[in-house]
Amino acid sequence: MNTLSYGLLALVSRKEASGYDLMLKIQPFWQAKHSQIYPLLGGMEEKGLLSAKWVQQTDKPDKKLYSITPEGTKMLHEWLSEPTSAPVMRDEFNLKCFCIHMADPAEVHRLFVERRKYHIDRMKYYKDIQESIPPEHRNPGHIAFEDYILLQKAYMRTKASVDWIDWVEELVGQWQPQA
Amino acid sequence: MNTLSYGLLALVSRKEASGYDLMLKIQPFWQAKHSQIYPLLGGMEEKGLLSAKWVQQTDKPDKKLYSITPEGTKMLHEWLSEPTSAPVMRDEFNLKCFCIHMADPAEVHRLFVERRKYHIDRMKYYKDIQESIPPEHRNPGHIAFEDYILLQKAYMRTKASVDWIDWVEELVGQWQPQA
DNA sequence: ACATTCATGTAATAGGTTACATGATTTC
DNA sequence: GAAATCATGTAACCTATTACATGAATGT
Repeated sequence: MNTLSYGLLALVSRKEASGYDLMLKIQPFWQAKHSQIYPLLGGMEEKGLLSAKWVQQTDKPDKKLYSITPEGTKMLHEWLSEPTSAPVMRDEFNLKCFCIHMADPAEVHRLFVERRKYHIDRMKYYKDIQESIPPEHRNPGHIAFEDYILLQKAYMRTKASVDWIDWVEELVGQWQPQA
Repeated sequence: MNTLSYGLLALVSRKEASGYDLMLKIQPFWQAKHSQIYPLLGGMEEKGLLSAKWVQQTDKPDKKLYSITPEGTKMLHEWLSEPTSAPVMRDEFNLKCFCIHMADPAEVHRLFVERRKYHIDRMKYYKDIQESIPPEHRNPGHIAFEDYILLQKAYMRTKASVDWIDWVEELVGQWQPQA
């Protein structure tokens, strides 16, 4: 059982869902392709952590709905009490920053402007999903509270990246007149 | 050539370094083990992007120092002009948050307190490295400026995580008396 | 007509971690 | 005497991405 499997199990524990549902739902918090998710769900079904049933749909293709089993719930509780791995962050932009000294200042500026726009777009993406949660569900005790606070975290961390870019551009702006 | 290879090439372009040096230097920005770094450096040497020489040391084991070649520098410039991949963030803590509804409140609180401490420690780690950079090198034009601003970014994003935890704990605190 | 969304799966490849392997020097 | 740091490398395994494969319905 890897970390992503536990994440999927946790999502199913909140509400029965298809692999496709889960793929979309987990995106903002863990980027995984369907080709990784489907086999993991199949494995958890085999292990008896999930049970599945096919649901026929008229307007859309049929789907396989997963539900958590008592054994699955037990696994989730065990996972929660185990030590939590350190977060992993991999950003090509950061590595490109190691080249500022050798790059054309205009290209560096383009890089920062481009990344700033990316972050601003992400902030809107997070806020839009967050605002779709009814205010009465934004309280501890509701399952939607989990989504509400996680989207807030993604928003706040992304905003920190924008604030950092503005801080860098200000530093560079203050310095250039002296050059 | 993958992203990590370019990051290593960028670091070598600033100053000749050993695999071990690079492993330590890149840690705060890209978590990679020595077992991944050594083969990548060997591959870039074969491709003629890096040149290497063995340096004998009396007090420590001998080391292999890498320098960038003109072809390596050319590759770096090409990389900078190519589109930058979106950052990837994977945090088990976020997935555990999907279980708040089913977990013991005391355990959830422990999870948050533990993670808060982790972030506070990381903030100190980033600040300590950043403060080791002489103030006169913290300006655009110096190579150390790149480290200075990247450490600031890591610090600001980590601080955002702490602020978020405090925001959540406040939300939960306001709600509990009504329960 | 063409792109997107919904829906599921497998195969091949690339990226990353853990374990294996060695060995000197320094610090507690 | 034990642990940590410095230093390099390979092998096995796990994780993740890209490509292959199919097909209906909806929107432009």
